[in-house]
This record gives sequence, C-alpha cells and structure tokens, in this order.
Amino acid sequence: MKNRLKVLRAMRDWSQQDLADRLEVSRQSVNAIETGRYDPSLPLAFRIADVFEMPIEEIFERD
Amino acid sequence: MKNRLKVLRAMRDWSQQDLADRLEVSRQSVNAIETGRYDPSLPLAFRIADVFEMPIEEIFERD
DNA sequence: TCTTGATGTAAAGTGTGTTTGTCATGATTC
DNA sequence: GAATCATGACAAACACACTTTACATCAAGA
Repeated sequence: MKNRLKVLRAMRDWSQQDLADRLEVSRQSVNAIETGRYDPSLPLAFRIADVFEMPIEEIFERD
Repeated sequence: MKNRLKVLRAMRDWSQQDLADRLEVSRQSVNAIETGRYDPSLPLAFRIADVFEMPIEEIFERD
C-alpha cells in the first residue's frame, strides 16, 4: 500500500511526533508507515482518517 | 471495529468459503473477522472493499 | 437415518504491527 | 561549535493477523 501521510502532514506543518501524538502511537510507527516499512492496522487507519478528516481511500492506495 | 460482512455476504448468497475464495484467505479468517475475533489487515480490508464494490467506511465501523 | 454443506471454535505455527530504546545525520539557532 | 529538533533506521520484545488442521453442531435433503 502507498500512502500520502507525509504530504498531508506537511500541509498541516506537523512533525512526525505531532502526528504520533494525535494518533496516540509512537513516532517510530508514524515513520515506519510513512517510509513504507509496513501498513497500519485497520483501527489505526481509521484513526488516521479521523485526524485528517478524509476517507481512508483518499489517504491509502493499493500499490 | 464492527463490520457488515455477514449481511453483505448474505445479500449475495455467498458462503464464508465463497468469500474466502474471492479474498484469497482461509475460511477461518473470514469467520474470525465476521465474528469479531480480530480485524483484518489494511490490505485485506481493501480487498474486501473491492469484492463488495463499496468503500471501506461502508463496511467497517469504529466501535 | 445418513450424508452433506455451512458455520463456529481451538491449537499451533508463521509473519506483521507496534513499542521502547538507541544511534546517526542534517538543519537551525545561539 | 554546542545544543536542539526532525527524520530515518535498527534491534528486541510483545501483541495481533493469518494459516493449517481438526473437530463439533446444526439444518436440509435423499
């Protein structure tokens, strides 16, 4: 899966730590997801969608 | 997370095995997801959305 | 009644998601 | 040039997703 986390984060001028705090996960998780080392769980994907106020499909893409 | 798999499957008259075949996972995985024992991975959630031709948000719900 | 299909569940194993802790690097600032 | 911040990465440990095999129950039909 590809994702637009880095761009969406940049648009809001949030650091990885800022986003991690909002998602209540570790900064390393945000980094790993952004750099494509692994995909988030479904519950975390929903929280990401909540934080960015967008549907999951607009944040993640099949690759 | 809650999900509408069982209903969506019933609407198409598919058995758990039918759905498992389309998703290329085991029937036990379908059953476990339906009965709420665990949530699918994000890639599997996307495949489920593909099979039912609906957005993920219309199949799964925060609980 | 015997069988067959659909479903729920369990144990054991593999792989992935997530955490904490740590280190390295580049950019910024004092 | 020392300090700080943002980022990328790795390792160990643990939790969860998923598979295979297997067994039990129930309903429907022959």
